[in-house]
Amino acid sequence: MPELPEVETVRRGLAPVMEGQVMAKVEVNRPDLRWPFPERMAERLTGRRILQLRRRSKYLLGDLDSGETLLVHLGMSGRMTVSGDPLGRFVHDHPAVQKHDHVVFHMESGARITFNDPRRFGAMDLMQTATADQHKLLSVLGPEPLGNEFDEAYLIAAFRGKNTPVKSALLDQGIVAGLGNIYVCEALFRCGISPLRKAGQISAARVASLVPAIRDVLERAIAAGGSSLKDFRQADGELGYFQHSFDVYGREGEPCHTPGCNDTINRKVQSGRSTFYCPSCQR
DNA sequence: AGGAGCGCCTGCAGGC
DNA sequence: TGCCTGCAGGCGCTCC
Repeated sequence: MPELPEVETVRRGLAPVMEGQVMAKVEVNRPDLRWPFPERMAERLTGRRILQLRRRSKYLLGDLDSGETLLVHLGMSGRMTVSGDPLGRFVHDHPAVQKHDHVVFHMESGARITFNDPRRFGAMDLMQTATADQHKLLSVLGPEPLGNEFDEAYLIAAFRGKNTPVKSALLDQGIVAGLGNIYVCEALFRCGISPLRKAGQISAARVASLVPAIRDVLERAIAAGGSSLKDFRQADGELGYFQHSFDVYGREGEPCHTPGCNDTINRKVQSGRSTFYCPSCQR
């Protein structure tokens, strides 16, 4: 699924056709995704103007002129793609409804945004904008990795005494919000830190090195339009291309990219998820 | 208290 | 061709 860079890529693609625009009609084609949709979702969205499209962690948040905020999560396989001309000049290029097109937003401009999610691990909800931070999915989140609150001192303190592997600690959305399996693996490789090492046992200097490494890998991934494995598409349907820049993710058995290293990338399962790393470079 | 494991779903690739 | 198994970018819940 989309991790932070993929969600940010989608947000940037949707913003030009959604921000400031009115939803003329919203089709809701099933009662639920991971959870039931909020009560009367289509009615509460219809006719509303989207004032702003924000991102918090892996959640998209659309603030409406009704004082409510629409929360969208893409789960593992969710996509939001735009069809139709944003200026409403050509509205005949909308594809037919496809399997797993669960929600379709018809904008007044003629643009159409389709939410498609085969695995249905995604979610949507509506909440009061004023208290959005207190939503149960958002209130548990740690700082944004690209924000000022996330710095060396913060991460050192967060890891202190932690008996869990650093891989799990970085996947913990309460420590830092928005990282997933791919970018955790990549950030640990860049810092030469073994994913198996206990978070609390890593020197402060090495923990500190994770902060710029995480920022750098996320920023580069956003600049590349995210990573496309099987499912991910940008809002315009294009593939992201950061997957070509992976050092470790999905590279089991392939040579390590570190100059002079003759080892190959290993895969290990940690709490049920694949971890990719170089046993020589990551200690 | 905090961490590991399971389940939610569908689709795809690979082995036979 | 088809069946079976394993695997997938997330995350909340239960159990220990």
